[in-house]
Amino acid sequence: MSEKATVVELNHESRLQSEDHQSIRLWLRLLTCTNMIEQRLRARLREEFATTLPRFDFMAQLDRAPDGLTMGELSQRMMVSGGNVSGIANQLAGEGFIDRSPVPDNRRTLCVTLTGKGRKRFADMAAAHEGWVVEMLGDLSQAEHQQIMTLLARLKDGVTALET
Amino acid sequence: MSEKATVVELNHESRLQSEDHQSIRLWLRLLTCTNMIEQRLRARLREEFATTLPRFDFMAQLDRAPDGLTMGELSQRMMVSGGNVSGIANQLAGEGFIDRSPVPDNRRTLCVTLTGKGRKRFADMAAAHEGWVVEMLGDLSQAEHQQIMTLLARLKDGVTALET
DNA sequence: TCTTAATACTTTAAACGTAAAATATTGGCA
DNA sequence: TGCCAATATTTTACGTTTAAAGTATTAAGA
Repeated sequence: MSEKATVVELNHESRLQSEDHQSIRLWLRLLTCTNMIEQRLRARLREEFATTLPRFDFMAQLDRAPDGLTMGELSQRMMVSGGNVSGIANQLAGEGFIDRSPVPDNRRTLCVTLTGKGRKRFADMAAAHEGWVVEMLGDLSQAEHQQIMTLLARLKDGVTALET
Repeated sequence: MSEKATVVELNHESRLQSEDHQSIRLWLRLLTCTNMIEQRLRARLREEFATTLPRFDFMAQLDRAPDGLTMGELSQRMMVSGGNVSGIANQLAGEGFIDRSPVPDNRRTLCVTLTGKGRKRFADMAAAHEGWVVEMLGDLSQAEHQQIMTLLARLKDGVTALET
């Protein structure tokens, strides 16, 4: 109900209490930044390419790996469950953007690759996507870029090290 | 299909090309960090409190605002759609954690508050939650904390300024 | 007043996401 | 060889999330 005379940004950090721990503040700021960027990218992909972020991510992983990836590798790299990857793969295969071919020496695995059509489609989207991201992050200086990359790497290692 | 002799982390950054723009690298690292933390928090909330991150977030926003919030304010602060907030509110109301009361001078709006039960429940969860976050982020030094907060603030402002 | 637009919220349909069970295949080992 | 555990994937059931459409209420202008 809060009535505000001044304009303040409302987001995850709105829930902060004055006595909250510094780590909570950092976590909420991280979450806010990621959400903001994610939402803009999602909207743009929908408006301009009629697709979604997970589908774009799927194709990006494949574009990076010309020899193809297994479903399991895709699941790991996209950080989502295997079942989820199956569903997205069905869509993209239905639209003719990917191929799933059996692997001779292991009949459990499938090798997923971009089709020519998929590769072309992804190239268009990737160019636009890069522009959007640069637009959002581009006004950080070279030095700031470097600093934040380093700090996030530290953060990532700290979380990874927890081993659960 | 990539076969690796060495162990590498596989995540969003796996999709990077050597020629990719620095901003893309930063975005993917941000995404990876946030996802890692989010997944751990989600799992813990499920295991130890049988709840979800959005529900926890919903209650956190209310705990921060003793006079209550409207559905719209909750939507804004949680950075999710209005429909989503409606669904979560139905659940929490069903479990007796929140109240929704009409506002006299505007019959379109609802004022949402934590019940006593909800406030107590949230206190328990918040204490555990803070411990988890500190565990994940706590090994950053005071100085690093400060640096990354400042840099993320810059990043956030840059994105916000785009006005779309 | 009457109409129209804006606001606040809910509902709906489709995509996303997970966990767990099911299926199929492989590898190891007695 | 035969059995059993591990691996790779799909299926199933269910919950989450979004965008868009729908409902109700309020505000504002002719």
